[in-house]
Amino acid sequence: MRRSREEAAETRRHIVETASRLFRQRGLTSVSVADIMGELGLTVGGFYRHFESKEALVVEAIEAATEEVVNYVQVQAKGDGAAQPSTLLDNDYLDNYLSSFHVDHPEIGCPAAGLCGDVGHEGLATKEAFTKSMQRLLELVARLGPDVARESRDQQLYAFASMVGAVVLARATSDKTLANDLLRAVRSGLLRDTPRPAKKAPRGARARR
Amino acid sequence: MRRSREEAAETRRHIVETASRLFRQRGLTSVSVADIMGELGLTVGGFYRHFESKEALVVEAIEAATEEVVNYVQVQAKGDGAAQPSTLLDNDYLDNYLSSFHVDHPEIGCPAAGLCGDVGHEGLATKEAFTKSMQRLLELVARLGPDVARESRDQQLYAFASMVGAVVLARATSDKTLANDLLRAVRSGLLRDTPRPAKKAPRGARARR
DNA sequence: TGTACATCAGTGAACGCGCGTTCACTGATGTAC
DNA sequence: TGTACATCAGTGAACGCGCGTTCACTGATGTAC
Repeated sequence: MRRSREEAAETRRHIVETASRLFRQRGLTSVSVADIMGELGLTVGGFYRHFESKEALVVEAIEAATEEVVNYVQVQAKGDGAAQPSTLLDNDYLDNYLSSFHVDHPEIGCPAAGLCGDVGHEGLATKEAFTKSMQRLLELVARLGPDVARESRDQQLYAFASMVGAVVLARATSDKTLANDLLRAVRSGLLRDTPRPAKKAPRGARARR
Repeated sequence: MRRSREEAAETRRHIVETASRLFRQRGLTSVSVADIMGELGLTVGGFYRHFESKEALVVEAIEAATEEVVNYVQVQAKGDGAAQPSTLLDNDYLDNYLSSFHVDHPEIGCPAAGLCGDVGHEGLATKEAFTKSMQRLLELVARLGPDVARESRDQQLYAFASMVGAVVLARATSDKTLANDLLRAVRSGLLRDTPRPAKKAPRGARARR
C-alpha cells in the first residue's frame, strides 16, 4: 500500500487544505481527525505518518488558510486595475469582507473571523500560529483596507477589530436583519471615519512590521 | 436523598451560575455537564431533574451571564455619580470593557465576547438566546457607551462590533503587546470618532427596540 | 397534630458513541548491489 | 538493467477515555387523611 513520495506529499497537502476548510466551518474542537481523513477517503491511522498530533495540523491549517486568503485578496486587487490601489478597490475589499456571503461561507473566509473564538481556548502553539496569521492580515488591511486604516497602526487595529467583530457576531445571531445591520454599520463606519486633522497618508508601500 | 423545594431551586440556580462562568471561560463544547455538576460537588445523573438537555442549560447560561453583566454595568453607572451618565462614566465603561482584566477573565466578562465564536457552530435555540443577549448589550452601549454610540443604531453596532472584536482577538493572541495594542486602538478610535456633522444626540432614555 | 404514602432531588452505574492516538500489518515504492 | 531487500504510506482494529443521556435506586420531603 505504500505510495510514491509525490503521492504522499499530495495527501499531506490535501489533509491541510481539508482541515483548513473544516476548522473554519465547524470549529477546531468539533472537527475530528477522522472527519478530515474521511473527507479524503482515507482512514485515521495514516494521519500520524504526516503529523505529530492534531494540534500540529491545526497550526498548519491556520497558516494555509491565511496564505489562501492573502493570495486571494492580492490577486483580486491586482486583477482588476493594477495601476493604483484605488478607493474603489478598497470598497470592493470591504464589501467582500462585510458580506452575507462571507458570513455564510466561513470555510473559505477569513481565518481570524473563523477561528478567533476557538483559539482563545487552545494551547500556546495554536495561539502563536493565530498571532502570525493576524499579523499577515493586518498587513493586508494596511495596504488594501479602507483609507482610514492606512493612517496609522491604531487605525488598522481598529478597522480589523471591527471587521472581525462584525462577521463573528453576524455568524452567531439567528436574526438575519441584525446580521446585515452589523455588516452595513461597520462598513459605513469605516468608510466615514477620517482620522483626526489632515496629515495625508502616503499611498506607497508601507514598511512591514 | 430528596431535597426541599428551596434547596432544589438553589441547586438549579447554582448549576446555571456555574455553567455561565465555565462556558465563558472554556467554551461551550469544552465544558461537559459532568464538569459543571462536579464543580458543585454533585453527580451527573441529577442534572436531568433540572434541565432537558445540555443545550437548554446553554440557553439559560447565556441569559444569566447577560443579566449579570447588565446589572453590574448599571450598578456601576448609578453607583458613582447618579446625577448624569457623564462622559467620565462612559470612559470608565469603555476602559473596563477594553481592559487586560476583561481579556484575562472571560468567566465574569461579556457573554458576547466570551461565546460569539462558539455560538456560530451551535443550534438555533442557542443562536436565538445569543441574539437576545446581543440586543440587551446593545441597549447598554446605547445608554452607557461612548458618545459616538449614542448618535444612531449604526454607531452602536459599529462600536459594539469593534469592542467585541478587540476582546476576542486579544484573547486569541499569544502576543501581549498586540493584545494591548488592540484594546488601546479601539478605545482611542471610539473616543475620537465623532459622527458626521453635528445633530446633538438626546441624552435621555432611548426607546427599547 | 400524627401517620401513611406518594413524590422526586440526587446517586452511581451503565448505555452507545466518538475522541486522539497507537500498532501490527500490507504491499507498492525506493534503494543498494 | 535486473534482482533482493529495506522503507514506509495507508489500513483497520484496538487503546483508554470522556461525552450526553438514561435508569433503577435511595431516602428525605411533601401531602392526604
